[in-house]
Amino acid sequence: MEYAFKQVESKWQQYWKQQGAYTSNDFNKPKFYVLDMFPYPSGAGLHVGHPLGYIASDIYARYKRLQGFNVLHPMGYDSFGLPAEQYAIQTGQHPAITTQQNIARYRQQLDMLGFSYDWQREIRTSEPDYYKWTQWIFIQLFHAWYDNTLQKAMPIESLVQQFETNGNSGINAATEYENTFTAAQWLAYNQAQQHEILMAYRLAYLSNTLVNWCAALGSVLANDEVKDGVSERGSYPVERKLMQQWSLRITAYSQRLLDDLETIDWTESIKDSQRNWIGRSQGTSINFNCNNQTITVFTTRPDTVFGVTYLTLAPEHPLVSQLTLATHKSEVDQYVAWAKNRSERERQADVKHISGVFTGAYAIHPFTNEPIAVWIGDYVLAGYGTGAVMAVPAHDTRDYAFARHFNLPVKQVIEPTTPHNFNEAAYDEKMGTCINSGFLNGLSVNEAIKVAISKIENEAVGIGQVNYRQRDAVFGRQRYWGEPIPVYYKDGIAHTLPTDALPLVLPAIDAYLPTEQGEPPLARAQNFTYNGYPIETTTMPGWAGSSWYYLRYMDAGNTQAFASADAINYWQQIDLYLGGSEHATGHLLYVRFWTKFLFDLGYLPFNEPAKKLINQGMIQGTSALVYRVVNSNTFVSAGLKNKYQTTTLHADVNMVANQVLDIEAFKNWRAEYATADFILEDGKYICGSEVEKMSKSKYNVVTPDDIIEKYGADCLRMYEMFLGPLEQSKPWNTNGITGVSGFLKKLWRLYIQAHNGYGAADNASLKTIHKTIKKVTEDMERFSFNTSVSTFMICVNELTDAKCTNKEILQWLAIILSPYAPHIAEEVWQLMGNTQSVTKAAWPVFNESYLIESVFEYPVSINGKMKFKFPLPTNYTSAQVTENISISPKLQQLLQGATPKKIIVVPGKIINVVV
RNA sequence: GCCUGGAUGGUGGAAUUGGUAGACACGCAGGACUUAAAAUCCUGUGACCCUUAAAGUCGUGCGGGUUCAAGUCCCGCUCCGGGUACCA
Repeated sequence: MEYAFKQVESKWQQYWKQQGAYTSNDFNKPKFYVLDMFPYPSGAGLHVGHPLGYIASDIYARYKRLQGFNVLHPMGYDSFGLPAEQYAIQTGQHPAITTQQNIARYRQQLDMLGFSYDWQREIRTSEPDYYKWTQWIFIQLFHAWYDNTLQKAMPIESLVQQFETNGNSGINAATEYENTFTAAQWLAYNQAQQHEILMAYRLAYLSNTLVNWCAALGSVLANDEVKDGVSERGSYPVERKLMQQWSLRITAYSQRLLDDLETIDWTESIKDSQRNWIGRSQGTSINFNCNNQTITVFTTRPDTVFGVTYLTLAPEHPLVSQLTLATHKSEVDQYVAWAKNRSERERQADVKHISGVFTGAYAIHPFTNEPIAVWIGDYVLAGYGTGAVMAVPAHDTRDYAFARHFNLPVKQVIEPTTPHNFNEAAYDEKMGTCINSGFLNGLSVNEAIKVAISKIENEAVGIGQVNYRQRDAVFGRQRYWGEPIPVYYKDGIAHTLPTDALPLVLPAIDAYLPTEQGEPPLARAQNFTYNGYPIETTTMPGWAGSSWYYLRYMDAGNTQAFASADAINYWQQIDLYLGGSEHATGHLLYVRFWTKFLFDLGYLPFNEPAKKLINQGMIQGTSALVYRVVNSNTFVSAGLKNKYQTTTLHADVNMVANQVLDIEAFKNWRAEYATADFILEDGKYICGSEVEKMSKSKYNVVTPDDIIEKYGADCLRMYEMFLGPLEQSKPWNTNGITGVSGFLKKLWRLYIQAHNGYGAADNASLKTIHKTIKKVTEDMERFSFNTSVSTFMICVNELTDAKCTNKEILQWLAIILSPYAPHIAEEVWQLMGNTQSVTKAAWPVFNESYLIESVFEYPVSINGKMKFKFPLPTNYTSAQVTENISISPKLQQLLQGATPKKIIVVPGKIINVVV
């Protein structure tokens, strides 16, 4: 009887659905939370690369269920986003409708794969029931400030109280507010002034900041949405623009986001990306007096303070206009105007080009009292540190390049540990001894840094401090298809909506474009007001909804809270989180930030979202190439193409198997190819291939639908795992799938054979199954799914050879196979007379006693080279092994009379004879 | 540039703690069954030397080293992928 995968797979998919086989509501069991990063439902549907992580997490979730855990394994949709809106602009169709259609398509594809999601917990970030709570969290952020002393977010009322009693002098907060005021002054401020001050402390705040403006998308973008000076989505140019924007004060959490990386089991590469993104650097500020103004610089190398030969300010630095001498004014103005108007892209593309201008002013060195020239240069960034640097060209590569370009002095203050030519490059190693450095002379770099900081602090010329590269996250988007920000404006002051007015539903508009005045699309909405006051018209960015979605799955239907305390206390953190590494500095930082914030407010008993994170590799496409002879309709096989002059064209990969083109399919593909001729090699047309990104235009997209149609879902699941280690990126290639398909057929025959009459267990089969259980269990624990597939193949090969018909053995095999190939496992499980689903079975425990061998075939090496095998009882001691091998005729023959210097025996492993 | 991950047969990959390199598959070659094909099954398959076999030699990107023993550890390189980039 042939294995009819189509019938069997749809039968069990229906069964699981009817039985609610994957609901996760048995709260008496221990919990386990396995989460996939949810997808953005694009119009293209899933290709074979998408399910890679989903299959792995599904296998693990099923494994944990069989081990007796109550497993939370949900799925949902990150359904706000740009593509649906761009489509809406073109067609006028509401993005909700296309989103709905795309979700239906995704769901159909996900169902085909036999995933064990608990669909009762499905969420969609664009549904008001969901984004109500995204808005609610925003409101909490608005009404909170960050206490640096407690290292914790606090309600804004506690800040107001302190202002009212003590002013702001004793407060150590994450804020850009720099002035101090007393309680009396605070009370004397009017409401608008108080609001303005508070805004500078809030964790969700409005401010005028330089943002990444993308004109083509009509919106601002966060730093992680800009790659190489262009937008990540669509690759449109991005420029810097000063705008009033909503931001989230993620920088308040920089240190905790950094420190807590030590507490989580994530890959080192993701942690490193986050560390670099946060970019902590410890250093000190130093004040330079300049015509009664103070220029404050930030440096991590105060040990080189005597090597300063000039200062450089960013073109946007506020003191530029005040410091510049009249004689230099026009030149400086010209430069500043030029630098400010350069787009981000120009700056990026032009990093090597050095530009700058002298202000004519001189500052006074705080220790030597020497005059120090003040320059302006666009290699100094306004947004980092103080926007000004002390240039030490001898020991900083950029300063060196600038000094060389403008012929400025280079003063060596560190004696290098290795020979160094200062005429060629800066010496920027943090190693060596201070020279020409006053009170620092003779100290090592590391000692000098400490001494310099304490001297700087004692003489009040600066203060030790820490800077982060990380910026606050811009939170407003000038777009329609996102969560409305629950804020209204009364007399120009921002107020949040009361939480009982949530959700603030996205209003209908007539066109999904900015208004004539350049306002965001929401400004088109009629009566978009709260009690008559206008509501904020920017919407939240794509990452808002995904920053807390893992919490909603715990209690998806809750109308009273984002999730109940009971649900949160039961489910706790994500135990295993699977997703792509491209989210390293975006989503994965934001979700950690929101988790810490909700923890600070007492809503969560944990401050990291996921204990363990695994990144699945990307699956690339393998394009199929055909070669058309120039000026003809003749195609030549890849091996012969060099004999002709050819044009390379893409053929649809779905017409190609093992590099061989299906010529009939190719002729039918396009009318122009219907009459094509082919020059074959060995009767076949062989295609060339190239690894590229999977995309429609390259005809290399392989959908799971096609594979499932041909081989079934179990086969696709196992084949994707069989391709190689989960974390590794690899090109998709259907070449090996027949191996997995053949395995499933062989497995099926094994069960059909046995069904004719079950028999007793033989020793060989017992050993096989226990060995398999052991290996598969170990592989599961280390997420090595590819090796498990091999193990199953070996198992089935061995059981087939042993003609095993033992029911118990075959049942064990069905159970351990069921996470990988759930449909066929259910079918054979039922065939063996089980009435309950295999998903309710228990993961078997292997019995070591079946694996014990009485004899071991020792590999015998001479000088480390394996020569022959020699069987000996496993219970022999090293001495007994040595004795037996010494007298073995085979060894004698190989040694040809020589006496071994030494015989090394590792019992149960190897014998090595040293001559 | 910096940070990361990687490089093993014709191909995907295995070797978990330093202990038989190439498991398991694909492909290829030969064979069985068949009028034929598909499906299925069997045999062989790292390279070199050789008519074959046996034996031997070489072999995990390159060059060194440690060790009785190195794909695995150490030092120095090359190439490929991912991230990041005037961050003072």
